[in-house]
Amino acid sequence: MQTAESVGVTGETLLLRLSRFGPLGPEEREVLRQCFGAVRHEPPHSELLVAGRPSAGPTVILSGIACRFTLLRNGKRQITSYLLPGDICEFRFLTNSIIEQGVRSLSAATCVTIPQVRLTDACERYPNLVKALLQAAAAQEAVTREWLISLGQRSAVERMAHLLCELYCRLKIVGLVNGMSFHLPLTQSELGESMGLSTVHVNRTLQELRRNGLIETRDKTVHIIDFAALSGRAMFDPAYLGTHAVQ
Amino acid sequence: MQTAESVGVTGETLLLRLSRFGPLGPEEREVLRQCFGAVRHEPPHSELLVAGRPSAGPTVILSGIACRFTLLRNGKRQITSYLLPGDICEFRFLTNSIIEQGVRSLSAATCVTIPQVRLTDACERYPNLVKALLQAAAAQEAVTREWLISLGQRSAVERMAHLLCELYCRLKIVGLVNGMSFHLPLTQSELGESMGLSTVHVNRTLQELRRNGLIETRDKTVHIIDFAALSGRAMFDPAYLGTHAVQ
DNA sequence: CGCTTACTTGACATTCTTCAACCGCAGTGG
DNA sequence: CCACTGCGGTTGAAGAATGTCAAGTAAGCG
Repeated sequence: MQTAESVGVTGETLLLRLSRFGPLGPEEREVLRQCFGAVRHEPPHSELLVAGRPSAGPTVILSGIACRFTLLRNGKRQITSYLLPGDICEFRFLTNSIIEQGVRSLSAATCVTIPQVRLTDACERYPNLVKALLQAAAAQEAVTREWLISLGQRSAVERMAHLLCELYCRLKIVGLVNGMSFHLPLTQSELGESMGLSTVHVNRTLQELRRNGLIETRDKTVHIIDFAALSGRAMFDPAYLGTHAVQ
Repeated sequence: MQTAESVGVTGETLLLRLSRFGPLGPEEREVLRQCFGAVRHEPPHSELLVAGRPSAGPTVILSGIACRFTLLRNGKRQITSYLLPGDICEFRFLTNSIIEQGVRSLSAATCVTIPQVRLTDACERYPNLVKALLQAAAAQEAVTREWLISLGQRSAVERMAHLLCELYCRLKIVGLVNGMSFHLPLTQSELGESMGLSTVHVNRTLQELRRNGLIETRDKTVHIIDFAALSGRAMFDPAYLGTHAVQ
């Protein structure tokens, strides 16, 4: 266990994210920082949040990738969102509640829980904080909604292209892209569980994107060769990510 | 234009819904009622909310069915949720915002907009109101998430069965079922746009459900013959609808 | 009556899944 | 150091699920 302080730079990611959604003054930023609980370092594939348990408060991903998911009776799993650094796992901070969906790390990850009481206290004193949090929640909802649209209307290739565009943009916001490349420690099977495709088909879909000169993949790193073409193929419009949400 | 009063019973639907999510005293109920703006009566297929415009405040469906949807560049439309009486179209009431998705009536419908300022005022004085509204928003989110799961993991038959179970349960909550039957003024094409299926396949899917003795349909009325079998087929678990959310 | 819209049907094409096998690589234990 | 193992990725072949096209029917409506 470490304190939030010892995490250094990574702890800033949440603030970076939230600042996009409203003017957080230095005071509010400091207050939020004070709310942080103990930082957890988790290996890949560990349960960060268990569905059905009471929520201890919002949990923020500081590094690594996690996913929110639901298990079906037939054993299938649907990943309903990827949680990147700066993303918040559970948003229900104004009302006590049960965790509705499990969250698991997909890579090694660090996260920090913000104890409910501390946050609600802070929110009472700093209304801007509530606003920023609600906006952040809305942004995550928009991503989920776009997945729904992908699953409903886009073909496998379009879906995969869209997902890659989304991840590129989201990672870029938190400074985790390197030119047109980003590290994506997911298996093809996990990609399939999120996009409603079989592993085999994910494989062939990625091959097609490569064959068309849109992307390259190597060592879990995705390189987007032609973003314009990729986003065109995906009918990707970054507006929903709220990149311009800064007012 | 009519006042909320003249709508009579229907205006209660929202209160009925919200009361499930927390103890709303008579005072809070009255306050909320006071917030209602003018009631609009809309014919089928009219735009209730236009994407891209600034939101005037939460809009509540009082009668009829509407849908939230997104148009893709290729002309396809994905319906992302059905809005039933008591449902709230736009939830962004604490922060000014742009409407992200259009909302159209699918049948004749009445709705009422709650002007933003009035509501935020009321919320400041009655924190329980905020809680109830946030819980209602969470409930709607849960439905959307379940659609994502359907589109990702369920077959056409399972999806359709799941949707029918969902609609039955949601309509039951607001008292709009008649035994095991409910009125569902949607076309098969609209059903397809929500479940990511072609119209033709929706037709065949419904036929299969009928052939298996799970449902009957007649005059836009769905009769569920064997709910247990239907929900089994759909892997439907009503828990996500928050039927037990009353604390 | 003629039009339009929704529903239905059949034949066929496409997309995606399933099954089974194989490859390469990293870790592990002898 | 090497065989063994397991996981992730890749491939081919076959089949199931779903989409598309085209035509026809039925009901509602001006």
